[in-house]
Amino acid sequence: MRQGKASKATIFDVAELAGVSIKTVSRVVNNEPNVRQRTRDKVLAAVGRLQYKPNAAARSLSGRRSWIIGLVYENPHEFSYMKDVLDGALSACEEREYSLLLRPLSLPAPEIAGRIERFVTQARVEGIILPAPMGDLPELLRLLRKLEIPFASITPKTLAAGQINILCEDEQASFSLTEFLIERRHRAIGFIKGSPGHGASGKRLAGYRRALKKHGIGYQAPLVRQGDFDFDSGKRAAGELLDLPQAPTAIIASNDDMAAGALLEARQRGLSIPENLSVVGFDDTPLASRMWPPLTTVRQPIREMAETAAGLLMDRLNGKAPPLPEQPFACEIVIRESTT
Amino acid sequence: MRQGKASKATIFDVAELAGVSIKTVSRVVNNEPNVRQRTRDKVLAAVGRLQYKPNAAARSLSGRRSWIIGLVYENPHEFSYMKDVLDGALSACEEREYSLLLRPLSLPAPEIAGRIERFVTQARVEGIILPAPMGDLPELLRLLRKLEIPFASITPKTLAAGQINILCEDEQASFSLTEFLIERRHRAIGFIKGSPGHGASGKRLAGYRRALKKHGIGYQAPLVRQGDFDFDSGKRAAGELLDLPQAPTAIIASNDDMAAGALLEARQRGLSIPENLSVVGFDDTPLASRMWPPLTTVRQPIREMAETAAGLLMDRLNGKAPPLPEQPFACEIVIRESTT
DNA sequence: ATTTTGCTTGACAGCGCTGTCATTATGCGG
DNA sequence: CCGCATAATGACAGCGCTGTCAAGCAAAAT
Repeated sequence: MRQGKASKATIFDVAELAGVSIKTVSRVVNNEPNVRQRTRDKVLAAVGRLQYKPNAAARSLSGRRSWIIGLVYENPHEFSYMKDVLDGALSACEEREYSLLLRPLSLPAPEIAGRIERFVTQARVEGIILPAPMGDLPELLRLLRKLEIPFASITPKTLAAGQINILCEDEQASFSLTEFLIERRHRAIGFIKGSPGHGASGKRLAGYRRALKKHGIGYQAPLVRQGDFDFDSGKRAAGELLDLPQAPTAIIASNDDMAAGALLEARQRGLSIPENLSVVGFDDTPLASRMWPPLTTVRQPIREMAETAAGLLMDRLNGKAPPLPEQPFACEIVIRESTT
Repeated sequence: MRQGKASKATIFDVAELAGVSIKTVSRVVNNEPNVRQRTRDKVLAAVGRLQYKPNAAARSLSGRRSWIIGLVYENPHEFSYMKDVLDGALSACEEREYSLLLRPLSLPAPEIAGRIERFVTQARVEGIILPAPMGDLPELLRLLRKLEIPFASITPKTLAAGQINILCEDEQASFSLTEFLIERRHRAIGFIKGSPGHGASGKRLAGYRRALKKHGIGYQAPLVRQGDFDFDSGKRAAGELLDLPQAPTAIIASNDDMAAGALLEARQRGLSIPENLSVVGFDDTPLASRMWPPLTTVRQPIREMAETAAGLLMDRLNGKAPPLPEQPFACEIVIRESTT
């Protein structure tokens, strides 16, 4: 079955109508320099009249460019982080007339190299966006370098020079959040870590430790538990924390989903929030504002970060050598009712 | 900047190595008939040795096929429904080696026709998936028919014959859910409707009414309130319901997000759930299992539905005249703790 | 007036693949 | 063993665009 009847006009039709060569039409359509304004206008008029749309396949084939970038992500249960990434990337692509192809993965992905190689070569993807935690998979990075596919990482743990890395003030935000709790007279503050492979995990823990230190509160290992960014892991970790002889009066979960788990666990033990226990999260997902009590959390400008990452990547693909960032993106503490 | 060095082999290289013509290679790669097994093996061996991957652009240009389908969706705040749609569509595409292009929209979208036309013609999209409520925008459907772009709708309100429509037992599920509440001795049951434009809204209301009728409970208009599938609208509607002289003892919200809103409103009035008020939702989003109390809700196999929709669409594009569905997909009531 | 320079424009050859059609094997019945 | 139907293969012309390079042309320089 053929494509619809949309847009049958080719570059030849436009050239003929405008009375120029196809190459000139090509120049105008691609905004190349060295075309006289009058000529440009004529061509544009013809383009408009014929509703001409360049054929993407022909353009790719001839120009050896696909105008496609890929988004490789871990497919999470709670998708709100990825929704923001998606929105940002899509918006950057739209602006630059690129297409975005998605490639979800479930970690650990055994055949990751093969799958991504197939993805990249099949579609002739020009560059790739790597939201956390994809930017920290050595195997993946090695492959992309081998294939000479440029990529942009969002909040990776390890930064290699010359690469596009988009960061945010994770450590600082965690520091402030912890300090916020300390100011509310909490002294025993539990902390639920995120997945080890994830860039944010380490930074959030570091901010917590720095705040404790600044306020002369000793770091106690038992108050720090491992989670994996998942609801269930948050619930379990909170259980461990609340089982402690001297249980914490506040819990910092490294994301909202785990905070929700912690909340549930606390509630099942008859604790009321925030009277008996304060709980905070990270990310300000829709969940945070919809649960009870609404969650104090940290909002990151994920959408903007993704948009920037995608934009820089495409600029680089177009030889624009964009000024590499600069300042990390700022986060914002959102105070709600899960904290005293 | 050029693409990476991935896959430089062309069909000519394969043909030469295998000692056949490029056309034969093409036949093998595309699984066409009339190739002797021995020849096929030779070619396949060459393909493997050279790591040959057909160039998608060349294939599209020559074959006048793009192997791309589009997913046009309303970009919601709460993305879990769309995540399932996305997962399903992506999986169907992967299986058939199609690419999926996304086109989020914010309704009401004034220039919808123009935007979609650009989307379709630019990328030469062959077909489109229309998750609710996109399948009920007359302007959109008209455009797609004009452009002769086949499409598949997921739970549209209006079904035109010969089209691909994927449905689920919405009405029946709502009926059962209502009946479930009635069996628990609820008699005054509030209902929060979804957006009028959305196919599920009407069906869910209809199931509610049918259950009331079956059990001899009179329908009371004031117990039915308008919402728009959003948290805030659910909260507001619940407020109206609870203000009623004879307030309901149970509330059915047409989705989980509104149910969460209703829960919050009830809680702010000092009601405890489920003792004073039972609340149920639809969709079984992650939110439902993460809030407190966990929400009784209805699970739809959205992922499977989307996968089926995409699969049927691609089959049709390939002239396979798929057997049009048949049975609507079954839903399942998930009983949790928000109901007595 | 002539040359130089740089801006405009066009001719043309592919990009890598599939569709069409011609040509060459192969198998089968008589 | 021949003739014919049918299967298997190949030659070749595009698909619609961009890259390259040469040609045309106007303004600036001599």
